[in-house]
Amino acid sequence: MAEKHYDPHAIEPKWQAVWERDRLYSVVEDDERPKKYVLEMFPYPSGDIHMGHVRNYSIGDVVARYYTMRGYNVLHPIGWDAFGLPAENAAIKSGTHPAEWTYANIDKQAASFKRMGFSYDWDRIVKTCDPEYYRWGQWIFLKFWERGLVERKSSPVNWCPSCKTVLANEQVIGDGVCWRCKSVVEKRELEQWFFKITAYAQELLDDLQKLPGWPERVKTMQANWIGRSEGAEVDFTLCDADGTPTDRRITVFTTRPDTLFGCTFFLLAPEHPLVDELVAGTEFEPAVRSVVEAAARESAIERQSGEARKIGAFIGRYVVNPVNGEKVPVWVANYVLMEYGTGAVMAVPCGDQRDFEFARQYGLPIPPVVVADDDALLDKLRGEGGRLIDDVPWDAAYDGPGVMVQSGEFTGMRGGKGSEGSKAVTAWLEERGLGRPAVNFRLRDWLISRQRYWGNPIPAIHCDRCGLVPVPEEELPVVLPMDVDITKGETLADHPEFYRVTCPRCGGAARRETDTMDTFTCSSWYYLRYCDARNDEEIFDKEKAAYWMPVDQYIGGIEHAILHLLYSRFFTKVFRDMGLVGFDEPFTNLLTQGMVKKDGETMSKSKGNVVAPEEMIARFGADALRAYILFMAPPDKDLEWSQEGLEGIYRFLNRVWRYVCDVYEQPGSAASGGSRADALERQRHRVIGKVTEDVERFQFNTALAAMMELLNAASEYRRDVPAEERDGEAEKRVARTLVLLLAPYAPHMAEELWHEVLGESESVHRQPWPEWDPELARAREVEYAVQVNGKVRGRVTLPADASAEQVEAAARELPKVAELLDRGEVVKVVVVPGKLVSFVVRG
RNA sequence: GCCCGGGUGGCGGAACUGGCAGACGCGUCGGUCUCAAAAACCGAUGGCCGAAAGGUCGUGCGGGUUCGAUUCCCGCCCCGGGCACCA
Repeated sequence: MAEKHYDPHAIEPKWQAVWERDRLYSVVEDDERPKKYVLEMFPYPSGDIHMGHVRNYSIGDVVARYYTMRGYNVLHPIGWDAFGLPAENAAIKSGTHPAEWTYANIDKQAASFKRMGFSYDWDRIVKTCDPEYYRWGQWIFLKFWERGLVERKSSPVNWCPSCKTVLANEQVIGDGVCWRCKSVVEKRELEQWFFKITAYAQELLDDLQKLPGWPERVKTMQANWIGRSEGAEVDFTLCDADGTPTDRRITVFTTRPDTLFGCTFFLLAPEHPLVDELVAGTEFEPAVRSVVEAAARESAIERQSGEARKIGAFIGRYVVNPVNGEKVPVWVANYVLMEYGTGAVMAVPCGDQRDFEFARQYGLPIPPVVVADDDALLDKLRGEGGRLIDDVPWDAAYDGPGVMVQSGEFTGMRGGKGSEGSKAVTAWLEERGLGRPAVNFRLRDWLISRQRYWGNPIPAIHCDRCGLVPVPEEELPVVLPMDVDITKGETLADHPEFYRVTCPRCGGAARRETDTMDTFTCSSWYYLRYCDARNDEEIFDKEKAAYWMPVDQYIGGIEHAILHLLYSRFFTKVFRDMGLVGFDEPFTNLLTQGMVKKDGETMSKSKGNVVAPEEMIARFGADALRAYILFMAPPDKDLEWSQEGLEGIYRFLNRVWRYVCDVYEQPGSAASGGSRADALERQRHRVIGKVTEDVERFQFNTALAAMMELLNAASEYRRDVPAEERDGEAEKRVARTLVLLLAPYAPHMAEELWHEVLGESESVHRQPWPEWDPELARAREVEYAVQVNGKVRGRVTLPADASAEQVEAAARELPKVAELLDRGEVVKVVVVPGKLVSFVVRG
């Protein structure tokens, strides 16, 4: 018989050892049972675990344990996203090698996860810094290369001066700062490696519709990030210095071809190569130069703040507007982005706020071409195809739908985004070879090279004769050398033993690529590796992946709404096209958990408000900590840490413990227990139903509340009814139910009670989920609220199957109600079955 | 500026599909036990008026629909997040 006293510090290590010895959570493919793949985003081995980890992995653990009890074959793996900059920073600070620091932290975190009692299949562990793992990342790189998805190109890239490396666009967040260190990033023109994620832009957007199990807000963020725009490309003819049209064309992208007649100037980005070419040696050069230089000096913040002053200069050339043959001046302007579209823009000041401001600033004409239906200008311009008016009495551009005016043969048509007029103008241009329908995306290619040491080496070789040469597949992995002294600021580029190679193609002297891959490449496919983690023949066995994938439930932080989740979707689609997997999307359902806060702020060392999970385990045990973090709030909301709340849950676990022990030591003795025992049994069924429903919609807080209610009711029954009148079997059913329902939340305590008090021999975590009968759960009697003119004036208790007439009659008999009804005329009676009666009285 | 979330007691949070607002927990107050304290147990606990019965107000603010609104509609305010010169 168990100790009467609940002692988490004795039972938790005991069961952790048993589970590990029995490999309780190790799984293999099994066609007899339906599978569930429950996955939490794997951690970065930063050191001690924090409350965010506790929350993330507790949620996943409850889900995994629940589905196991429901009879599913559940895959629930863990691993470490182990490459990355903090290891290098730690190395510089303390002199330990990044590898040493990383592996020590992994061991530390793994020990903490075991102390938390998480049900991981430890046989499938993955560490991305192991050559056995990263070699497949290199293999992926080669396969992407074969498929034309790898590109090395020069472009303006984001440079983090603090991390001393380039960053992908997704990794520049907020006001132009680095996602990791929050430093302001700089723009640099560099030659870098890219993955061509834009080749999948349309599909990444379309397939969001295949994800009903994802939060709307994540899908919206991704859709905005991809940023699809529909419109047209329009070719403008460049004139020579004398104003004579040449045969050179400059193409622009526009979403508003219907406004082409309102184009009164033409803009080039400061970085546009034509600027230099066209202006060199002319009288316009000094003014243009100063604009270009001013633009280059603008920081990311200034440029993105929207308040940056618009500046520009005429470059002395003209282009011909294809739709009306008009010559319009070409300007350089700082608000035109080289990275979007073609780096050239047709300016329509009446319809675009930026162009409007620019025109006003430099005194350029603003002829209206699309006017709102209620605009006074319409009276004057309706049906006017020519240019009657050259300015507008507006103080802002109008970009809404309206009537086309001063637009030649298109005058009178509906204008606006995607309008009839837009389509007509595009068709007209296409017939004459001057334009065509086009789609543009905001999404850019994924810059994957990093100028850092602690990462996966890019398997490529630079040969003076052969150019860029992939490392042959059979030479993988390109092993990251361990003898790089990071404390001296060394990288692979300082390591001749690493980069001096012979070219695999011509055998001549060549130089190995010394950049490493973005760590997000490591985390874009780890969920597939879990399906077959120990395979050293191939990336994973297709059959095994086909069995487990896709991930049925993915759980992680909202901060990856774009980054990791977009990259993983991209990898999955490429893998599908390679024939490795047979599905489009890796994560069927996604749960984004909220942050754990203290005093309204995120916990951080610098704020000194960190609550260490290990300390809480030491005081109250892992079970209490797990249950508490789930009880505090629904998982997707931020939660506020409070020590007192944890003590409350600890008390609850103690009460469960005592109740179960008491019931099994001294059960009631009556053969059948009468109405109170019936009511208790009814509640037991109801609570099982409630807890089941709540786990499935991730309302762990209300599931625990329901268990508390059951315990409260059972305790009152025990307190109020003497032993000889109590139904001992009913009490034992409640105790057993509580143990089973609590097993996913407090796995150690449940296991201890299951074995030592209930006397069972098989693990509680292998038991079927308790069954319930909705029929038995239904109440026999219902209390009706009786309202008169919307206010509750009395209550009646009636059998659950009472008819509306019976309910109304009973309500009318209440003295207070009768009195109120007598005061006037009853004009309406509403009976809501099982809930209330409402009388409407006039008079 | 645009797009998403969210505003409910002293606190964390409940409330199915429009049906008794505040489940459950914390805290607080009172009590039992104790020489005392802790623990445990019992009871009270949205505001205001009232000795009580009861009344009345109350889910960010202002309107509306309805017998009935935390829930639906319109207009605002505040907080959090995302995007932001994307043509």
